Amino acid sequence: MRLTQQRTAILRLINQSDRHWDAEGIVSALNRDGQRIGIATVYRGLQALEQAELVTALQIDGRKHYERADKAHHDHLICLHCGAIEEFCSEEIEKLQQQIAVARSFAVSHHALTLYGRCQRCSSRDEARS
Amino acid sequence: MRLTQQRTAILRLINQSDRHWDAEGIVSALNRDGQRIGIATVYRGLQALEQAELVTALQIDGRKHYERADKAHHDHLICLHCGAIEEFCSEEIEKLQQQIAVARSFAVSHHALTLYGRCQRCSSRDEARS
DNA sequence: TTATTTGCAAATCCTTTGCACCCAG
DNA sequence: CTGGGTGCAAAGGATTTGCAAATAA
Repeated sequence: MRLTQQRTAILRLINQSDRHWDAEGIVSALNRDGQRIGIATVYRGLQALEQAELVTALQIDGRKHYERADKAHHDHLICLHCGAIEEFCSEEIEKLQQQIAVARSFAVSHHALTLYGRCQRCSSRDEARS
Repeated sequence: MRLTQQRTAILRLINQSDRHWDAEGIVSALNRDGQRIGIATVYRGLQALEQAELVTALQIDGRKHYERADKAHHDHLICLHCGAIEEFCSEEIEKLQQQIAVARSFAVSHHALTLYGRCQRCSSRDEARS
């Protein structure tokens, strides 16, 4: 994979933040910084970077989002009210998953665990209102 | 919600099988059975049936799939090679998820856990070939 | 140099919507 | 009777692709 200007810009953007980015958001952010880039280039770049394991993909609401790959593996909590994404990791859950897979001779290559609901911030806002 | 001919047909199709159906597949299956139905009707019907909790939705590869709702809660194993979908359920994992959520004051409304990899059948086929 | 990558626009895929007509309640 | 449901076709959003020009190695 060729590390071009554009791909470097995408990578820097993702690596310098803790956010989860979608293609559209990357184009806007880069344009805002004066860096012009086509949406197709972003999609192709993200694919390449994902394959190279330089970024990690996450499907949210039918749309692909990307985050830094230099973090430890983790799963997600997504607030259905404000869209906030929190992260968590549980050794125990990972172990149990492995056990289940082994018992069925299923070779896991990766997994996705997402809890959907209402985050603390949104819950307390509700209480205040009532 | 009105239980029309079309919706009844969709529901029967899903309930009489253990498969995971997408909109396109439902149209084909019903057409094959001589039942004509428009794709828009299927999408709208599935939405209504999901809200009525008569079917359960599952996002696979950016596409929504539906299955019977009269089954106990479960998670999925998806074979990246043949597309087969297996099901599993782990009380322990569910409990751990709850603990994690409680610790963060996150109110879980639902969750999705999917393990991606290679199923037993595909793995043994590979061994045979080598 | 030359195989990749870019940018644009057009195409594709899945899903939703507008609207006139139809039918379940 | 009448409001929700249907079917068609057109619109929509996200993503991919074709192709000529640009560029990294």
